[in-house]
Amino acid sequence: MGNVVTGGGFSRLPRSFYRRHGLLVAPELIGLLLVHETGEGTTAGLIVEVEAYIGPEDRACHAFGGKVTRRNRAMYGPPGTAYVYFTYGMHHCFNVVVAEEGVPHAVLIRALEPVIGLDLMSERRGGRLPLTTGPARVCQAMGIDLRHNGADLVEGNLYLALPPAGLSRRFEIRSSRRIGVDYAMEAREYPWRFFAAGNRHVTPNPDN
DNA sequence: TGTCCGATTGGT
DNA sequence: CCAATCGGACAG
Repeated sequence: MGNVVTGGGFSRLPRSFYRRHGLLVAPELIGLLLVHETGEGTTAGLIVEVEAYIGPEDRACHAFGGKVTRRNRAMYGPPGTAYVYFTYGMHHCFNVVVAEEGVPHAVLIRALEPVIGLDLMSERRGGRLPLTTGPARVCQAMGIDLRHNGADLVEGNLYLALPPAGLSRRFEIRSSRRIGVDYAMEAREYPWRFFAAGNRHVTPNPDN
């Protein structure tokens, strides 16, 4: 996996980890720690559910057809940056941009197992449950919004890290069709959702 | 500028 | 099952 940069509290993943095909990176995100250090405090959770969105050929991907718009521009940025978008007039979704710069692969973070800063997460969620199941809930609990669009995960306050020994666990990884992309014709069948089998924070789904 | 719609969520 | 709620995408 290459060198891991230390600093901050956790072992941050290096850019080389992200500079690979999205379908290779996506399942490897399961079990890693998503960390956000802010003035309000630090929140972190183990990633337990993701979806890969793979470039111009993927009809469910915002970069389908190779189009570049103001919303999706960050998808074409360097590996190890954030693609955050606003949807349904009220929700944010957070993706990790991967692959070579200019190649729009992104991995949507759909669910976390919260491990640090649960009180802060709950406060940000207005006390509602579930806390971190679903991409918009992850963003709300972690304090992620449009200001993080394009943010560098290798340098900034928002990053992915190897979980420290006490939090590290082994997950059985399964895959299924992606959620919410029924409009995407043939792409709706692609098994590009990856999740930790049996984990209670994963989105309940018939394919589980 | 006008219209349509969403990689969702929460309440009925 | 459906309303919320509005920026983005695209046609004109």
